[in-house]
Amino acid sequence: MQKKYFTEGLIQLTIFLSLVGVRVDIDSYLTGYYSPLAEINLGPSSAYTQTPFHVLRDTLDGYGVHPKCPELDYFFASRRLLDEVRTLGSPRFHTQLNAWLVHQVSSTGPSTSNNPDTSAGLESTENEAGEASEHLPVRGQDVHCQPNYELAQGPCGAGAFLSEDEVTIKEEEEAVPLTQLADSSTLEHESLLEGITTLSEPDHVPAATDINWNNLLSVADLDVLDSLVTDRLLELDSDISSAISQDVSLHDAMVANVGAFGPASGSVESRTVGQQQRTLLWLESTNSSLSDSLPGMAVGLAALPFASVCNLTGNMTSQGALGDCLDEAVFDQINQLGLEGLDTIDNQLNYLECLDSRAFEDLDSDSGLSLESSYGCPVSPGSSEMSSSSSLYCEEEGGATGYSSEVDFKPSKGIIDRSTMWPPVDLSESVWHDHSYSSPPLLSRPSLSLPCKTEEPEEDIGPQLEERELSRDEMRARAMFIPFSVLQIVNMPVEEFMEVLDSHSFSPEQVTLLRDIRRRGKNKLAAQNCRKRKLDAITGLEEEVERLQAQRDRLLREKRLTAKTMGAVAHQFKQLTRDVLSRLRDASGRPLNPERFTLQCGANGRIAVQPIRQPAVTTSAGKKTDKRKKEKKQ
DNA sequence: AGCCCCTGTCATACC
DNA sequence: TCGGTATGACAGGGG
Repeated sequence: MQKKYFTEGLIQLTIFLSLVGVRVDIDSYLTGYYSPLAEINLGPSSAYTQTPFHVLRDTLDGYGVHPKCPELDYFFASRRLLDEVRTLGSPRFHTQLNAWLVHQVSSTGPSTSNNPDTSAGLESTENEAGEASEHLPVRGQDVHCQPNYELAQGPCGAGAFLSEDEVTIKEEEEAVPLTQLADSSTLEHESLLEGITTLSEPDHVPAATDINWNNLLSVADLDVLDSLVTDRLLELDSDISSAISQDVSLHDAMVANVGAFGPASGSVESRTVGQQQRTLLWLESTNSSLSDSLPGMAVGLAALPFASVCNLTGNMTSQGALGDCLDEAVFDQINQLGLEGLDTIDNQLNYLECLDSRAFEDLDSDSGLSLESSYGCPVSPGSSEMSSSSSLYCEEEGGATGYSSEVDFKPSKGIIDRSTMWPPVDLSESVWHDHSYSSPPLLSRPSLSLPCKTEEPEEDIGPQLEERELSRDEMRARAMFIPFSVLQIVNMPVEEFMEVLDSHSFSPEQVTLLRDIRRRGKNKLAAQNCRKRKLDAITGLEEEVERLQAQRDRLLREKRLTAKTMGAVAHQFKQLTRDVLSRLRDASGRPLNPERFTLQCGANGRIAVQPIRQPAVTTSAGKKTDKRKKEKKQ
């Protein structure tokens, strides 16, 4: 009930904001509530690592992923099922508020109806923006009307940035045809402009003014906003109903309605979630650039675009393809603007650090070698030594412990200060060697960690990390003062491994241990892959057995049916033959005996009557005649 | 306690 | 020859 009232309030607020020129979209509050990020789960096993899933950062939907990756299949299957479930007509209350900012460019001058054919929507937009600008304290400047992050967190913020970029686009539209818009398609912009301008009226076209949305944002507290709304309502009091009736494009104009606007718009949760999702959006559209500037983050958040995509696809049912395309363009433009600046990057980095650690905890790997990168992450002290091919070489050996001829080291909790002995992993230098049947640990992390970020306090991370038991090889390596983690040792290329052996002047025991660790790690992965292949083979064989059994049953049924049909046909033929023969007469005028004659259909289509050959010709009389012939010869 | 499953490890063959 | 992979076998842990 509260949500219903809240939703209605949001709708009203949306209308008000739209009337003052603020593009507002409320959607998928519930969608955000049931965040797909929480529903995108991991695959059944995350054990098989070393896959370069960081390349996924450039593939929004994960296309091009290693075809053997079962986890991704599970991921996409889950996402597809999720979308299908959402399309079943469950009640959706679009309660998330995404603020769209309408911008007026002063340089273009008042956009009158001189050019109605090309810029009708633009005209309306400018009109509306001009109306909004009447209430702004500063004229002739760009006003960044970003109605604070309580209203526009994450994607909402993205929506605000979009409007900034839309300004640029509109400026371009003044000079160039619509078909020459920069990055986004013309359709997207036109649709966007149409959506923006549905509430505008040509009668209220003021002189064009630049609206500094940033300034507006700076003053975008509720008081100012309320004043704007009030003034605007006074102006358009009589037109509210019509405006509401025209406000059909709010929904379409939504950028990325990730659940950022919770019931407590100013609460920490909503802010956090919004920040996360803003990060998601940012990452989604700047995969390439981000990977250049922040490669580690790009690697660590290779799955974030999936989360965003999932959320977007979840909204596709209500928004259509336009919203998706719009999102694509919007994110690119947002990222090009770089409005967030270093603060955004810092926030994202901080978020990613927490995100990675949390995700790694959640993804408690069974196989150890693959997914343990967060537990202290012992790594080479010199990242340069590990170079670009080094991976997340942290290991957990949570499973069984086989015997070993070497000295076993019992895990000693908290004895070794990992922070000093094992520098943190540089994710930017991570390379996952692709062995078949690999899973994306990095890919999966955000999906799990995102919903957990606000659920558990961060102070729990430290003790968990410290209490984490080390694998035996890890303990051996540390006991031998080997400055590399097991995962590093295992995953580094052989050339690099040789260089490490040569350049560190290890003792023979250390070299032996290093080789053993590498061999065991490789073999561990191989065993995992082998077992998975075996299971897959068993599964495939079982499926084939079922298929063959079904085929056999079908063929047996067909055989029985065919035999039955053949019997019926033979009976009909026999009846027909009797009927025909009974109508025929021999040379003496007697009817033919159906038992002694039959009908033969020739190749030329002619039907002939042939006597039935008696097989038992060799009677006693015949034998007698043969004997007589022999006697005559003698 | 026994069973079953999972996992790590070793040995071995193969590439 | 060496490194890596594949796989059967064994052992241990855990449900």
